[in-house]
Order: sequence, then C-alpha cells, then structure tokens
Amino acid sequence: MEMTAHKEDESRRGTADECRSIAGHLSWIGGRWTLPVVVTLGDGALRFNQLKRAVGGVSQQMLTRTLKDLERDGMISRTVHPTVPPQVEYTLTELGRSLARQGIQLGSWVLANRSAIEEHRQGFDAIR
Amino acid sequence: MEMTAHKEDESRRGTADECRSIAGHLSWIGGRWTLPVVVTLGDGALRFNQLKRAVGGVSQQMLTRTLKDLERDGMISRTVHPTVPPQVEYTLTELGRSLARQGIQLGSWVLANRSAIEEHRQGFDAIR
DNA sequence: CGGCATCCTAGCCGATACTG
DNA sequence: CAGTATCGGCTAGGATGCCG
Repeated sequence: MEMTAHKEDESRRGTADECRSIAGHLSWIGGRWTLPVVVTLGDGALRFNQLKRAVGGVSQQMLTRTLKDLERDGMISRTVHPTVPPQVEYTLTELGRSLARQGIQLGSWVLANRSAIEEHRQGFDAIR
Repeated sequence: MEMTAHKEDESRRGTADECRSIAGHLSWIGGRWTLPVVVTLGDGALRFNQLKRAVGGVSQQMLTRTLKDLERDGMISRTVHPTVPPQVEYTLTELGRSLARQGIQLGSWVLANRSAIEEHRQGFDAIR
C-alpha cells in the first residue's frame, strides 16, 4: 500500500508516523475530565464527593463515567468501605500516577503559554 | 465563596488547582487532528495537500478547520505563494514547535503504555 | 453517600458539492 | 491546488430523578 509514494512526501515521515497511529488514544486523554480527575487524585486518595468538590464544575454523571473509564483502563483503583453510609475511595495505580505526571506537564505547558495563545487569538479575531 | 470549607478538602489542593483552570485548553488539544497535524508539521513546512497525505485519514474539511484554529492560536503561520496553480505553505511558529514537542512526548507515553491499557481493559471487560 | 438510568442539547466531525 | 458551503450523524457532556 502507498507504493505510489511521491518521494517528497515519503522522505519526511518520522515522529509523525508514531503519533498518527495513536490519535485514538490521544482523544481519549482529551476527554473533558480525564486529566483534571487524574491530576487531582495525584495528590492522594479521595472519596467520590470529595473528588467532585476538588475537581470543581464536574457533574456527578460525568465524574462517574470518567472514573469508570479510568478504572477500566487501569488508571485508578476503586475501594468500597462497607460502612454506613457507604464510602468509596479512589486511588491512582502506578499507571495512573505516570499519566498524572504527563497531565501535569501538559498542564504546565498550557499554563505557561496560554497568555500567548490568547494574544494571538485576539489579534487574529481583530483582523477577521 | 466556599468559606464553608471542610479542611480535609481544602488542605490538599496544589497542582490540581492549576490543572482545573486549564481544562478548556486541554480539550482543545484533544481535538481529533490538532496534535497529529502539529506533530506532522514538526518535521518541516508542508503545502495543504502534502499535509493532507502526510497526516492520513483526515478530510480536507477537517484539515482546513484544524489549520485555521491553529493559525488563530498562533501555532502555525500560513504563507500564500501567488503562483499558478496557487500554493499555500504551512509552517510551525516557535509556539507551535513547543506544542509539537509536548505532543511527541504525550505520544511516546501512550505508545509506551497502550499495551498495558489494553490489557487492563480486557481484564475489566471479562469480569463485567 | 455513591451511583445508575433517562432524556436532551451542542458541537465535533465527516462526506459531498461547489468556487477561485 | 486550496479552499468554502451545506447537510447530517454521532456522541460527549449536562440536568434530573430514582435506587441501595
């Protein structure tokens, strides 16, 4: 496949090839609450409503979904304490902690550059 | 607001606070083609259709949109060569290059961990 | 308290056709 | 070649209500 290759296109792949194939997983990370939740849990275990308050702005529905997906992917572990009232604790797994590190890094980048982005955006909108 | 604070919740913020506020920008990065395009351009300038082929699987509509957004945010610069037929070259700005580096890093992480994720996912699905 | 089920909306994203 | 315009599907995400 793709043997029709114009050399000018073919000769310049590299990192692109890798990143293209993982686009699916990337959009997963881009989920509205995935990184906020993971990073929040990076500070330590939390119960459901604690987590909800700590993240801020998330509906309980979305928090439930996000947590379930994260558990499914092995990022967090869920511990039920059979007390009254019931308590459920969420903790990051080792895999989750490594994701949290990535999230913080990405967050730092956005934080460092968002003013620049905002500027460009306004300059662009002014013209258009 | 929020002066009702239970101390157990309040005392454990840190990195979370930062990341919460940038959730919006994060979902922007999570756009289906944002990172693939940026990373692809990381290897050098490309014209529209070259870029389309290099990224692979992107419709020209989505490429146009993604490029416009990226230009708006100051990640790429657009150069029109008034030739026949017209040629338009896209290049990363300095800001864009720094984003590309982030993208590659994130991509590497996914690449390194996706097998682990897949495993957990199957184990989880088996039980449920 | 924690969490599912249901309904609903906004926007992302894609395929197609048309313009300069 | 490099777009714009239009249509429509899909689904992420939010509001609400009920259950254990």
